[in-house]
Amino acid sequence: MNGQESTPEPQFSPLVDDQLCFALYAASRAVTARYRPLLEPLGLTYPQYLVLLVLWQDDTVPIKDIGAALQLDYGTLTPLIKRLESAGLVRRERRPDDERTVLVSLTGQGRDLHTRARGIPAAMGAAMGLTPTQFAQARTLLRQLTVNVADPA
Amino acid sequence: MNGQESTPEPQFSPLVDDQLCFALYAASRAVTARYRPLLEPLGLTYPQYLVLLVLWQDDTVPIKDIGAALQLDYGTLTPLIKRLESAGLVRRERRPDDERTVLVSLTGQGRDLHTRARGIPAAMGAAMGLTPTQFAQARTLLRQLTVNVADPA
DNA sequence: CGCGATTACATTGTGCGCAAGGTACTTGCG
DNA sequence: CGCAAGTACCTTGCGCACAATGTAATCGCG
Repeated sequence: MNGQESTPEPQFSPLVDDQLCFALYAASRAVTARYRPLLEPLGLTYPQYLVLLVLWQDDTVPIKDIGAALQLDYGTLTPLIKRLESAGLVRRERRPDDERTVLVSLTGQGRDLHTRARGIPAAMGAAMGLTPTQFAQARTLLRQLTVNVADPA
Repeated sequence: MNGQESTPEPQFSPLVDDQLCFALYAASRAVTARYRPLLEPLGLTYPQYLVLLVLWQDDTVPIKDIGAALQLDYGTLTPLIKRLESAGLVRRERRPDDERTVLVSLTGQGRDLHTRARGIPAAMGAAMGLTPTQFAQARTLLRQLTVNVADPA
């Protein structure tokens, strides 16, 4: 059915599922809120920061690939990346050999921002205050959950 | 410092923190997306469903308390609840003995919707496909994370 | 080569989510 | 009682998310 044993027993307690979903929803917003004061001095939102994380690893990436990496569609990315462009952090140019594709690449200013953002992961890690074990558990569970929930079956 | 041992070792591997944050962000959107086809027949969004979950437990609740339960502010709740009102699911009325407070209460139609929504938690539970143990682990970790991250310290 | 299908992206519209600022009502203190 | 402080809510503005629709470029098949 999905990627684990054999579906134990569908004996769901009344609101537990909703409780987990809400905990997830609340945690996600709380984490984004914690990023905000860290990103605000850089003039970034969290989704913008995610796009830059992709570019800091690769420098030039088609929008399509950014969308695949972050699981975001063009309706979200197109205006977001245009804002990064107006901020002078990225360039947008059509790929010469395929004019459908828009390549996003870092400007010098965009690369410089990487330095100013270096402390952020550690700051967030500290703020989350989980043990390494809890850290790994959480990541594994969330990925499993994402995969299962995305399952079209 | 925060609610556990004594902060083990702040030795953070480079991008692990970002990886967990992104996993959380992605999982939250994936779960909301999974709710969508279940809620769409009821004419609800996920945040609207959350507000109704509160009202299905209590029937008449001030906006302030809804905000406290869901950790959402008036800027989000005021228009959301007005949409629920236009949909005929709730009533809004000022409390007679304190005209500052707006009491939100279910209409008959809003109560009826509870019946039509009964299957949703189980459907989501199945879709998430976690074992009861994983379920409990995830909920605990997410709550701990939310508390830690919200910590103003 | 011609043309329908596909691909990559853009646009529009709706509904959050949250900061910032405003209003009406109530409380409490001198 | 009068009025400053506080409370509960509303409004505005911006930036996501995402569905739906549109468009230009490319591909593929006969």
